[in-house]
Amino acid sequence: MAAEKITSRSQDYSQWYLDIIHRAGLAENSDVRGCMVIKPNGYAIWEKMQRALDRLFKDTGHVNAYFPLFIPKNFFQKEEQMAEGFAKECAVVTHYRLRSRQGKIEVDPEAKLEEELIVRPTSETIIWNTFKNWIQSYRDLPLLLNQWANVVRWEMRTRLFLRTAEFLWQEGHTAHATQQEAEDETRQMVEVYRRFAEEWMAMPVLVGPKSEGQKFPGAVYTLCIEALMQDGRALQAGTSHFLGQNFAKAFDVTFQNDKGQREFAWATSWGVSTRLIGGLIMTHSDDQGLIVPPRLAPIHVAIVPIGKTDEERDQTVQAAERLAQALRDLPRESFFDYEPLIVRVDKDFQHMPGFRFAEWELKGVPVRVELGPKDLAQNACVLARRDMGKEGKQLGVPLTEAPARIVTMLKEIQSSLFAKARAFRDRSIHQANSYDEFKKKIEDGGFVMAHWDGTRETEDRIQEETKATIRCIPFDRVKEAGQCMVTGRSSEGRVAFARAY
RNA sequence: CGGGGUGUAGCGUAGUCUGGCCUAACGCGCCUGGUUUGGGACCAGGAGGUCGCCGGUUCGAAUCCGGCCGCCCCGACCA
Repeated sequence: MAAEKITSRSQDYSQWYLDIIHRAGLAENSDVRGCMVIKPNGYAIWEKMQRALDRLFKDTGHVNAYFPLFIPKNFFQKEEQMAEGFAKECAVVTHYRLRSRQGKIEVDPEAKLEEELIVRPTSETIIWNTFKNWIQSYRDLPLLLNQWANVVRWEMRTRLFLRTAEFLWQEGHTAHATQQEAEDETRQMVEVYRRFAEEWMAMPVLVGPKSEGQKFPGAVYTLCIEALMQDGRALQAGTSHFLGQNFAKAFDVTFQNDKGQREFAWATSWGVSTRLIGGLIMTHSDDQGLIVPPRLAPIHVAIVPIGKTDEERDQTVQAAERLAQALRDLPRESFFDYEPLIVRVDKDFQHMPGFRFAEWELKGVPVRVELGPKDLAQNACVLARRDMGKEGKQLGVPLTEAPARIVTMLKEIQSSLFAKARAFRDRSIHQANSYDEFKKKIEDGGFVMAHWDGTRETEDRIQEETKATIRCIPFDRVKEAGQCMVTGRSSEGRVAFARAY
């Protein structure tokens, strides 16, 4: 059978991306324009991400809450930058009832809302409107909240996971008594995102502020983690905003300090979304299918028993079940978020072994165990690493040693995926010392570090002429005096440009 | 919303220009039976379609004409 092949990355990267999502059963486009259905295999990855992030949030003192999906229109008018920033992509609810006319359902014109409701594109307004009632004293601060939610941004063009009209995310919203504390929080949370990206997703990121032109509407400044995909395009993977007192002033959120004076509260917000799944795919996967780093893998190990006869099958299945149980019974450790290893025994004997191997590779399961009569005869099995080809198979691994070997292997895969992605990212960072050189290098993809005069005008011009944007002004950049590649004006260091998703 | 394309079985397509052996074909997938099984097996049989929708032309429409709708790509916008 000629199995449906995945388009190779070199042939058509964007088709490859869609093929992976389809064949690994992660998501599909729904009949609702711009909205995706996240299928079980995709949602399982999101659940793993949620669990890990939620722990990191709780460990830094945050608690979860939930705010309404709908936001009264007038809330948006209170914070100008935000209203302007999101105006063009809001879904608006205008009526609250349908009626049936000659067998056809229509919106009941009698049921028009007095004030339209906006489906949240982000929740700063509704949350700060609520904070007004929660904050009176400096003793009420800080308020460290997070919510897991869906939001809607009416995008014109969508791509599965990377940009959909509705997406799932978490949004942290905090209120503080001092500017310093809020800025520390902003910085702390971008660091949490960096850790998650690098230690769980095995996805290296640049960390630092966005330029004025790229910051969040309503923010004083925006910190971000910025990743690089295999095709050389950048992906904004998470943002943490210092909102100053903008929202406190818009919603009149004040408190009395310990000297009895009234002050406006200081705000932050920060979020990551299901877009991370797109980033995960485009960081690690190959032409054979999805590759998921072990710490986020919904299934860690797939065991494939092999046999021709019923007797052989019975025996290899039994051995597979025993190994699966041994793996599940291993002591839980922090590396796997104190959860048991998830192991599947593949009893699909309808298909040939090669087909079954390929299917597990397609789904990105990090470790596959092959267990046939020949292995069983010597009480052994074969271990295969998803991130390595057929050459990486380990033959004749004694069944008694297998669980320990597999745990070691999972840890190796995690660090090896990160090392590989970081090596790729590092060799994709180039420098440009003139605008001409920049234009050439930006064509090749990757980050191009260049001097920029710090103005919005120059940034806009570069974007217009090259489609590249400033992705990040990395915290760890070298301070060096230079001249803007476009205007020749002075610059205190290079910033990271790239074409982005 | 501008420019370009496209709509035929669950998916991917052929057929449309030049109307008629199209009573709609092919591949994948699906169902049944059998042979297979250490890197994507094979054989046989079978199920599945208002050819996007509405109207028109014609003896006859997937095919021609008109209108509508959906989707895709390119642009403006973007976690």
